[in-house]
Amino acid sequence: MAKEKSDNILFTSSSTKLFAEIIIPLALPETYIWEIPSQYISTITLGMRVEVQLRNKKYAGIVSKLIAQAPKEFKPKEIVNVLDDEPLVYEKQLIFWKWIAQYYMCSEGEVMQAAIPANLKLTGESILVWNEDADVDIHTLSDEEYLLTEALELKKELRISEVQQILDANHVYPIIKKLIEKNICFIWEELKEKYKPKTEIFIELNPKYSNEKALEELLNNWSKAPKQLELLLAYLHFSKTEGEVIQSQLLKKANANAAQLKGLIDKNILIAEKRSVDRIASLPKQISIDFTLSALQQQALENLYQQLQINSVCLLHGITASGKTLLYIKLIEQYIQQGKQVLYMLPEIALTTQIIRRIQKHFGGYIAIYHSKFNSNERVEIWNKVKSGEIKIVLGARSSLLLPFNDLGLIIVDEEHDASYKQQDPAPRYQARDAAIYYASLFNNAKVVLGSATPSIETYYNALTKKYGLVELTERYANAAMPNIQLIDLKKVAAQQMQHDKNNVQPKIILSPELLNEIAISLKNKKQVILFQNRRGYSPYMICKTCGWIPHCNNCNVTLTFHKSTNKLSCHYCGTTYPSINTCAACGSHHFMQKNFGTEKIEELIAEHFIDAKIARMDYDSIKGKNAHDTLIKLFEQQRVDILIGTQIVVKGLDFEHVNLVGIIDADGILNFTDFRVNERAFQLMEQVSGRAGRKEGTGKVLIQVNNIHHPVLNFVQQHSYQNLYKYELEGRKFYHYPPFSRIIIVTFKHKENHIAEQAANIMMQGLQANFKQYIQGPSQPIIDRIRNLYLWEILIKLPKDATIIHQCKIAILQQTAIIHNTKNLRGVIIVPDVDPV
DNA sequence: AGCACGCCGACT
DNA sequence: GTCGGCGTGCTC
Repeated sequence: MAKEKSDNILFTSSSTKLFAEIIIPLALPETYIWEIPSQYISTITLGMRVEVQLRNKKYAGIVSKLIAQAPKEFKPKEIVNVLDDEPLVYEKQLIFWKWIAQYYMCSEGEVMQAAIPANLKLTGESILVWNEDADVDIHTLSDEEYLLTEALELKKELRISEVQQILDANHVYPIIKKLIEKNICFIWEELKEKYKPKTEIFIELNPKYSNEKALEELLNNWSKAPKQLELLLAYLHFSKTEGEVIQSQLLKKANANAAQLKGLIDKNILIAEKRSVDRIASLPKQISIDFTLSALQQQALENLYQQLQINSVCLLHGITASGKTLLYIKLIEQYIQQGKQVLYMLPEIALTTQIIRRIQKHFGGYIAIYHSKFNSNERVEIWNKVKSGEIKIVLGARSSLLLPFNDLGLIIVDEEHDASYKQQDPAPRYQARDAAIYYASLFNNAKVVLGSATPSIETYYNALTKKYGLVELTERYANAAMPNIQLIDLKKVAAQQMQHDKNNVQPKIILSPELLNEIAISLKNKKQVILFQNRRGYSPYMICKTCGWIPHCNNCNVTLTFHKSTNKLSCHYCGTTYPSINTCAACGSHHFMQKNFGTEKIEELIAEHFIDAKIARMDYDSIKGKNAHDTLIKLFEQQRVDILIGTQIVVKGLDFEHVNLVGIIDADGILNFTDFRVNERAFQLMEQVSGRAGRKEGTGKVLIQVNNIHHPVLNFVQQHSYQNLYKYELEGRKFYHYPPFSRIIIVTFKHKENHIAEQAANIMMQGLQANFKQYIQGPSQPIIDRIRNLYLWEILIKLPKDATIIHQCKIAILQQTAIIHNTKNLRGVIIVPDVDPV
C-alpha cells in the first residue's frame, strides 16, 4: 500500500497543482477532470472515492488517473471532498473497467455502476433510508453525525439535497458515508427484491468429543436414553458421509424425534446452530478434501496442471457426470494453499444450494457466495472481505467477476457455454467468460479454467488451435453409461392416429403413446421423470377460429401467451399482463383456439394421464418466490415429486439420483430458430437435458419427440458426439463467416417512431460504408420489431479477426453515434452497440 | 445520462 | 398573460 501511494504522488510541493480524471457513474462519453485541492494532494490515490460537482449535481466518483498538467481548454473545478482513506478498488480493477468500456463499447461510468454495490456509490439522487433495526450508540457519533441521525429517525427518508440543508454543504458525503458504515441508514434501491438468505439449523458435535478417546468414553459409559444413543450414532455416521448435518434431514434419516435431539443438545453433546446456507461467516476456515479421484480423473487433473504450466487458459471438456466438480475442488485446494484467491463462476440459475453446500463442505469459511440477489449491505460486506483478502474463494454468478480481487490465482468458468455469462440489457454488455481471461492476465500468473460438457464452438476452436490448453474427460464416473436416446417421429405417430380414427384431420400430437408408456414404466419402478418443454405458459398464442385474429401486446409486436393458472394473457417481452380475452377484437366471435403448448399445458395433460403421480412444474413462473427454486429441487431430490416438467431451468447442472427417463416434448421448437447458434444451442440443450438421466445407477433413457426427424443435430445427440457436431457446425460457421471466423457487432436503433429509427440506422450504415462496406448487413428490422413501444432497427457487422480493423470500426461506430445524436430529430434515437452478441 | 434554457402552442 | 411541451447545448 505504501508503495502504491508514493508511486501515485507526482508532486508534493504545495505550489504545484494536481488534477485527476474521475469516473462518474453515468453514461458520459468521456471522463472529466477535476482539480485536487492542495490539502488532499499528499493523501489521494487511484481508486479512492471523491465527492465532485458536475453541473449542479454532486456525485461520488472514483479517481482513475492523476494528471500533473493543467488542461488548457477549460478550468477544472475543485474536488469537494475525499471520501476514502484507502482505495475502494485496486489499480487492476481500474484497468479492467477501462478494458470493458473500450471492448464492449460503453462508458467507464457504466462499468462502475455495474461493479460497485449501491451503498458505495452516491449521487445527488440517492435517498437515505433510516435503518429501523439500527442499534445506535449516540456517544460514538460526532455532532454532525448526530444531527443527521436525528433527522433520519424523525423523517425515515432523506434526499441528499435535504441532507445538504441540515449539514454544512461541504461536509455531506463524508458524514453519510460514516452513517452507512455504522449501519444507521442505507441507500434506497428501487425495485430490488429483498433477498432473504435461507437459514437452516445445522447440528454439530461438541468439539470436546472431537478426539477419538473422549468420544469412545462417552459412548462406552452410556446409560439410559437408548434412543438418544441411537440418534447420536446416526449423527456420527451422517456427519462422516455428508460433512454438514442439517437438523431436519438428520431427524428424518435417523427416524428420531425432536425431543431426543433436544436431549442430546441439553447434555451439551451436540450443538444446534441456525445459520444461513449461503452466508457462511461462522464456518471454520478449513479445507477438508475427503474423496479420491478415479484413475482417469487423476490423470485428467495432472494433465490440467501440465496444460496450465504452458497456457494461461485451459478448457476442461468433460461429458455430463464425469466429475468436473471434483477436479475443480482439487484445483481450488492447490491455489488456496498457495494463499491465492479463487473465483468460481457459475450461471446464476445453477447457483443452487446443491452446489453451494457441496463446495462449502470442502472449504468452509473460506468461501463467499455472490450474486445480484443479495442486498447491498451483504454485497458491501463481501466486497470488503474480498478486497482485504480475507475471503479466498468466491462462488458467484457473472457479476462476481467485478469484485476487487487483489491476489487472484485462478478463475473457473463452469458451464462456459452458457449464454447467461453475457450481460444483455443495461450496459456493460460484457461476456464474463471472455472478460475473465483478460482479467486474469492482470494478475501475476493467474489461470483460467473453462469447463463444460458441451463447449461453445468458439472455445473448442480456440482449444484445438492451441490458443487454450485442452483436457478431456470422456467417461462418466462409477462407469455409469450414457443414456440411450430414442427419437419419436411425431409425423408417423400422427399418421397412425389418423388411420386409427378414420377421420382425415391430422391430429396434433403433444404426448406420444411411446412417451406415455415409458413414463408409466418409470413410475411403476419408482423412478423419476423429467419432461422438458422450452416454452412456459399454457399456450403461446390464441387464435380466433372465425377470422384468424391473434391477440398481440400493445407495446411489443409479439403474440400474447395464455397462462391458464392465472387466466391471463402475458407478454414475455415486456412482462405486461392482460385479462383473458373472450371476444375477438376483429370479428366479435367468441370461439378461440389455443395454438402450441407450454409447460403449463403439459402439466395439465400429464396430470390427466397419471392421476396418482406427484407432478411439479419448474419454470420462470413457478420459481418466482425467494426460495421456490431450492424448495422444488429439494422436493424432487427427496423423491416427493415423480414427474418434473420444466423449461431450460431444469438442465442447469442439477444432480438427481433417481431420474431414469427424460422426455423432450418438442424438439422442433428448439431446432427451428433463426440464429447462427441454433445448432450449437440445440445440441447443448438436448445433451444437457439427457445428462440428467441415469447419473448414478443404471442406464437412463431419453425420448425426443420431433417432426423433422432428419435434422443432423439429432443424429449427433443420439451418438453423444460433440466432436461430430463441432465438425459439422464449424464448416457452416466458416462458410457463412460467423464466429469463430469473425467478430460480430450488432448496433440496434430504438425510437418510438419507426421511420426515425430507420433513418438513424441508415446514417450509421452510410457512415460505415467508406471503410467497412463488405462487413455490413442491414439495416433491417428484427423479427420482433417493436418492444416496449420502441421500434427496432439493426445493423449487423461481421468483422475479420483483426484487432486494428475491429478497433477502427468501433471508433467509427462511436463517431457516427455522435453525428446522429447531433442531428435534428434524431437525438432521441437510442443507439445500442452490442459486441459479441448472443 | 440529466438538466436548464428557450422557443412555441394552449389554456385560466 | 403564463403554463408546460420538448428540441438543443453542455457538463471538467
